[in-house]
Amino acid sequence: METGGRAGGRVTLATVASALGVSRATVSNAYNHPERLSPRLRSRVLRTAGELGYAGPDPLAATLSRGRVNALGLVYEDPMSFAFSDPAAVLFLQGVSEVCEREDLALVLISGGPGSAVARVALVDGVICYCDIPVDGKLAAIVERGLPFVVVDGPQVPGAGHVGIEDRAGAAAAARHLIDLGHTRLGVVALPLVDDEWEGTADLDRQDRARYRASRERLLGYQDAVGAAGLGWSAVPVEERSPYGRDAGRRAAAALLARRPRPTALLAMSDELALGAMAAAADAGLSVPGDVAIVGFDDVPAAADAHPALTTVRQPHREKGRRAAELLLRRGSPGPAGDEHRLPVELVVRASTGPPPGR
Amino acid sequence: METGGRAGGRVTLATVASALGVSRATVSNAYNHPERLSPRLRSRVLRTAGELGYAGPDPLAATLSRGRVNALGLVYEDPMSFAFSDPAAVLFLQGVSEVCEREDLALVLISGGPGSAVARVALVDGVICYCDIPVDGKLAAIVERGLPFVVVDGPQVPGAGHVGIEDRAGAAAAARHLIDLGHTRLGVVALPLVDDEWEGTADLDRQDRARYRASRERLLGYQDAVGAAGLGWSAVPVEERSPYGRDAGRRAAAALLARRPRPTALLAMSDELALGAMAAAADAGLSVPGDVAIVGFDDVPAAADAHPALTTVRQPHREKGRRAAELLLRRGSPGPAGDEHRLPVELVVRASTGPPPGR
DNA sequence: GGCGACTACTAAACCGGTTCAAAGACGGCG
DNA sequence: CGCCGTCTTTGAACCGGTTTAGTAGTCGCC
Repeated sequence: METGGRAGGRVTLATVASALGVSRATVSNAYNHPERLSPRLRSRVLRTAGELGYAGPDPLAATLSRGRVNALGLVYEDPMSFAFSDPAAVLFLQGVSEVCEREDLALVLISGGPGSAVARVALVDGVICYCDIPVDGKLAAIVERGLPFVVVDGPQVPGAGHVGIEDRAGAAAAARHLIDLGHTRLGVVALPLVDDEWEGTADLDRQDRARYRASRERLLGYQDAVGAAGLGWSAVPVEERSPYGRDAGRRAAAALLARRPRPTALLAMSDELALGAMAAAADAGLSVPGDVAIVGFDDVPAAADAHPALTTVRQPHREKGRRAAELLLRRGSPGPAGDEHRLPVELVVRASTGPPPGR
Repeated sequence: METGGRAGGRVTLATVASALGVSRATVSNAYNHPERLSPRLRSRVLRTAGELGYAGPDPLAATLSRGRVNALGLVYEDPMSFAFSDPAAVLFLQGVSEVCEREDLALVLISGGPGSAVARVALVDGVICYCDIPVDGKLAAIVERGLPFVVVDGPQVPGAGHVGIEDRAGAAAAARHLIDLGHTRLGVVALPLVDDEWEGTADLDRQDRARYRASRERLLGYQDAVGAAGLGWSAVPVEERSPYGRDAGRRAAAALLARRPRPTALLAMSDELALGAMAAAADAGLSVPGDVAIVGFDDVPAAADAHPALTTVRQPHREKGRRAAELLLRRGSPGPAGDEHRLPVELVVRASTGPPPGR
């Protein structure tokens, strides 16, 4: 299908140049450096180009010489449609896109993780990995390509920028809050610890093998608080479901709430999981926080709108997105200083937590 | 900052070739056409490449020769962060991204509309315009570039694909539903009609100038039903607020509900607007549907979760996204057949509508 | 009238690959 | 032994521009 070209081959800069009897450099200049051209010739060039149906320098070819694509990649591990249904990811995307707009950059969404076929060939100046990078084993395509990149929430990778939050401290604050309220029987609604789609109660061994950095750190945070309170960590059930959405939280919480003695408080590793847990409590005819207290992690908008409003650990999702994008843009300039950002979190106490029943 | 290159210039295919004393074609073949090479030489090439720190053919250069970028652009008119907070847009994005993943394509988000600087240079094989294209006046950069493109919900553009829904029929069904229930005093909570950020009651003249195709069609649909019922359209106030989010709905509805006599039913052009209108009703101490009936448009997930659940016009957002992407991929093959898709809508009656008070 | 400074434009190298026709090596076959 | 087909590998053109060094031509000035 004809998309602008002429029958006898495509109209290129050279076509225009020879039609006018000028050099290609001149035509190029007419578009990119008007001041290097007499106004008269420039307008002749532009007019002829118009008549020939020349749409201006091909951005791809221009990019090849200039070396800059003006696009920023965002790598996600799961299908992108998951990202769009995860409110935390959406907030993060908003932060990234704000910077892209300000800098006139396109935002290239790359799914399938840093080793995918798309990641191998995507035309970008740099990449934000909104996922874990497998530090062990085979390197990711992104790394191999030598593209500047920033890892968000994942592990620190040599040579890459990093943006994260105080996962461990935040999780500890959440657990401490429950413990301070008097809870002693806790349960954890966990994000996936390993990318094997496994479901069940994660024992200490599996907890130890946790691959996802955020999951691991939050688990450690809970553990810190439980340990500090003199409660035994091994008595705290950690329920893992896959994938990481609201339904997973519902199912994990259902399992926890079916235990006897029943936990009086649930620590959810994300708000989506927590909201699922609230649904599970309702399913079981339990009141929140009367029968069971629930605390989330993220503070997405839905947390404040929930009934009861969700106690959670607030993290600055949009800011994380902005920082990641800005960090990536600064890459290329010297000085590894400021290549790591660890953003603070804050416990937000709302209505979903209270003292345990009978206290 | 060094990102993979050597001090003495970047490592290219030519570097590897001369290091081995073979031609560049051979090195290229080692990556792209292994079968054209003796296994022995191929492994030599790959090994040397590894030693030299060559990351494989540069995708950008490869693209230039091959002519295909393997990326699909999505143009949005407002800031992308708006798109991410619009549930309908998010569903649409999910549909598009599903196809991208299946086809191993990157999804390039382009904000600022089809004439923006980013649209002018974005490296994509084709573009989906999730926004109106200004058919009059200056052509969009996308059109000028001769890229294949598909317009969604917008006007039909010669040479472009098109995906839309039965806006007019859907809107008419919504209005008819209210009229059948006995409502005679209606009000419209409108999406922006013109891109001038104007706010107020849109008179017939402004309604006539409505630039956004979906807004215009829905307005016509309402008008169809009102006219068919023998009610006067000019008596129906159309409140316009900007931008198009929940807060706009709340403010527009507040203005409508402050009128005397008060409308007994509100037609909202989107679910977000309708949800805002429900908030406005609550603000005014009115019950829904007891004092005022509300019907939306879109059927986003939040519509079913609302209290009361929202009566609305369902449209297949994800399917629209999938269709748009697939249509774009098919472009380039002959036959304009099937270049236009108009998807059906369906009135979904829930709890937010009922008979007018005192009837 | 000669010198230097500008201005306007061009030639050629370069960006980093892909591709295709053709050349060379090699083995099989009559 | 000579001819031919097959398998490897290569040279050169090509993708569509950008850029830098340099060349005419013009002007001002002493």
